[in-house]
Amino acid sequence: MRELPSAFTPAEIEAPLYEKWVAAGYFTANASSDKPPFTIVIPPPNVTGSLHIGHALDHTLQDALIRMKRMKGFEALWLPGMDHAGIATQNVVEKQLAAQGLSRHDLGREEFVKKVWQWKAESGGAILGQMRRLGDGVDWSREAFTMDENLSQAVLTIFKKLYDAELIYRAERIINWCPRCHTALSDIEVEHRDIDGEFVTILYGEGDVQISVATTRPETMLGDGAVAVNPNDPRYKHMIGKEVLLPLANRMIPIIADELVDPEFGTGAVKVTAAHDPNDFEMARRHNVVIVKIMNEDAVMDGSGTEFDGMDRFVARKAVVEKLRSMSRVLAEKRPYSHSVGHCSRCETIVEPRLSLQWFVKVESLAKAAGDAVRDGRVTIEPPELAPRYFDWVDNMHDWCISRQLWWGHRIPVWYGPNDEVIVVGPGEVAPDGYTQDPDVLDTWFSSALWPFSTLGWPEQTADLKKFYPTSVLITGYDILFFWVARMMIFGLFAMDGEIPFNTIVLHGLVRDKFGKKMSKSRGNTIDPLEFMDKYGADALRFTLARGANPGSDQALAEEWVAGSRNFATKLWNATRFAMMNGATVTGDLPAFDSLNAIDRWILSRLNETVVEVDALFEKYEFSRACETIYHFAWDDLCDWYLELSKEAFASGDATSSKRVLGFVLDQLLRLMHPVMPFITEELWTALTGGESLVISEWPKDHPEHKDAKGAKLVGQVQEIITEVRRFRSDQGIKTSLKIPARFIAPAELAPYESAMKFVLRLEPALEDFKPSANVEIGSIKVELDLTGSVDVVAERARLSKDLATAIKDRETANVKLNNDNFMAKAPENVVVEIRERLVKTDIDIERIQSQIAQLPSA
RNA sequence: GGGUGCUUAGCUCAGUGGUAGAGCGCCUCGUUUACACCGAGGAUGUCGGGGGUUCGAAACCCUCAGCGCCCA
Repeated sequence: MRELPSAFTPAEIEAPLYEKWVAAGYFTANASSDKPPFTIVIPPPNVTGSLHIGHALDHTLQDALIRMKRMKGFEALWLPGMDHAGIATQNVVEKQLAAQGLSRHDLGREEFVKKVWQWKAESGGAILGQMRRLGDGVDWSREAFTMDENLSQAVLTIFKKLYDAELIYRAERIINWCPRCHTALSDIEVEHRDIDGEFVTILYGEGDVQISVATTRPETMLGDGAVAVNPNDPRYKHMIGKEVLLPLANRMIPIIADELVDPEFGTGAVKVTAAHDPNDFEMARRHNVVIVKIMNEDAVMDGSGTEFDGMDRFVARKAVVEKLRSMSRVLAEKRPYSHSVGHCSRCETIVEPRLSLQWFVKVESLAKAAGDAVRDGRVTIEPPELAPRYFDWVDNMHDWCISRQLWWGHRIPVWYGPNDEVIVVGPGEVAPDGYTQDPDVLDTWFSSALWPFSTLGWPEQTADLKKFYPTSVLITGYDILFFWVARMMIFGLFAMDGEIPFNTIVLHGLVRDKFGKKMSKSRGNTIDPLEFMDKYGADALRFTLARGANPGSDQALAEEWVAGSRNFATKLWNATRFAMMNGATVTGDLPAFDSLNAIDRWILSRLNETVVEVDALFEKYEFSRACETIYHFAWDDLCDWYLELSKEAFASGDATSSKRVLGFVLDQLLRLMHPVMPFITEELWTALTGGESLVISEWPKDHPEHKDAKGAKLVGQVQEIITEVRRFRSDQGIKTSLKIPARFIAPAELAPYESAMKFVLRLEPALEDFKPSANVEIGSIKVELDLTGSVDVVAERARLSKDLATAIKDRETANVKLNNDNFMAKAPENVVVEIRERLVKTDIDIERIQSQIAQLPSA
């Protein structure tokens, strides 16, 4: 046993403990062990990212689970790594180049990619170091990166497999184009936000054929190929099939009829700009409408053949409206007009829908399989309330645009021949001479979607893959259910011939500020997990986050909460110190349960209840309730009651059994807490037990033989007596330090605990001259007190009156029920019995308190 | 517009049919040999409004109101 310093300083113990764990290889999983596997792959953080509070939550939960499973005897693998974050990473490096007045084109593709790798080596992956701070028990020997050689092989393999299955195709479609990043984006990389725009009604046509359309994007009128109306709209029925003059462009365009047009919206007639709007594109395809591109890839007007060519789209918007206004063709203008507009999730630029030739994954059959895996129960979503959101997504998924016009990423393995041949080059294959490779790279999620098996060596049939796949749980925020989880399901089921990538998807919420508001840089309410770890320790942050983690729901976080968790850690530290100073022992068997005193039996039975409950809660991913249960046991039961009640015995000397019990309880409690608070528990446990490490210790077991209702009842009475006497002392304003002679009139079974109660209550034995001047009654138990001076009768009367009022109210509610024939006839027997008992108890209490009041001297 | 969730103590949240709970905050007292990052005691709720089901509703149903999220 090692002596503990009087103060707990997380900063000093955390880093060395982590290094000890890694050096000892505790986190390194063994693919050839006989233990059952338990696998978690980390949701790969972005190589450009650093640890934010959401990671801290996500990692805390994963670490808690993996540590518990390891202690339970599983071959636990938590596999770490990062994704290459195509756009984000390329942006970072391009920004560096821009500072030197260079663009990536100045370097050329090869040099640029080399530069990115160099950046990755020097500054990428800051988060990995920060994960160590948090205590993440990941297997560093298996660290993966989506651009690694073997993970890239996986990408080639799946691409070819999908292509051969005709699930990948190339087509000209409307895609989300970021004019700043110069690349296509998938639907989920676009964030829709309401902005204050404008809604302009423009008059088209002249003479007999005139029609007005309303739009939020007037500049796109230059690319209109038609005007569409609803076929059943009486206002426009007669115009269908006619041609109308498109102002400014001075072209004649047809008026077409399409069910898609909502007659209620705007003027009931809409412009059809096929090359710049997905709905318009669909309509144009149905009606063979001419498709006119009017912008280049910078979203600058180009090819309209008008004076507006060369203007930025937003400059052109103003100019077009102004010009139309001067022609008296603007019939109405509404400003501001709030409507939803897509923004690039990486750079916030307003996305431009753009017709372009891209590669797509045909998702229908794949998404259906992903939905079915959850529908038929092979994969479970926790909490189940979130499953509808998953279905909503996979059942309505659009084809996935996977080309990105970037240089950083997996280059699309498609080569084009001199006569328009198209071939896909699989792993180990080489394209024929004279062929050129597609210049684009794949969406980062294309490789992340392979993560659960590419990290285990797929497509090779490695020992890791055999041992650890499918993975056990995936823990992530519900906000990326669509981004990542659905895609892993899709690719996992396809690549692994229908085998699921994980058994359970555990979804947690977002961390918000103390008022429940979303954190954002603009609000200035972001929380830096590193700052909190510096101030309060990693354990305190982890405990706070785990304690707040109710399944699937967001949590508020404030510095005070973290400070509270630090206080809890300190409490535990001091309790362990106290136990060690008082000779708590951890070796040898526990004394026979029946030989123990009621207090020892009680704490053991409370411990066991806690163990069973916490274990079940962790297994249900109820992290918050598990933490609450631990907290309550450690602070209230152990520290406030057990330690206090045992002090007298420890002080008086003969407490061998209790010392062993205390040692056992702490030993088990520290194990139970270790998954959530790994550092402090390790420090305390090794000091207490001299053991090697909690990381590899055994998880507490159920001890059904430690059940003890009788002891619990007795201790309940002891607690009640102590609380009532304390209340009396407080009401009477008696100093805590003042010792009062007292006499207990209580059943014999309480006699053994009288000295402990007196010690806690600062009561002295009643001597010869004992003259009780007050008494505190708890049911049939009476504690007589000799206050020598006079009793504060007013305070005492107030105290008793309050008790009386409570008892009378309780009696009334019980009486109402028992006098209700319906209740008596229909309520279950056990409830009736309970109410009857309550009535008896209140009757006795009322009589007792009334007589006490009557005995008070009149003031 | 379509989904979906929430509304419980000052704040943040638990609580899925049987006398309303936690943490923080608040008030009073207290350096009693683990701990002031502490201890003891205390106050605080027509469980969003209305209606219904039930012997009994914070919980189940309907409805209204407010707030949020996802997707269009």
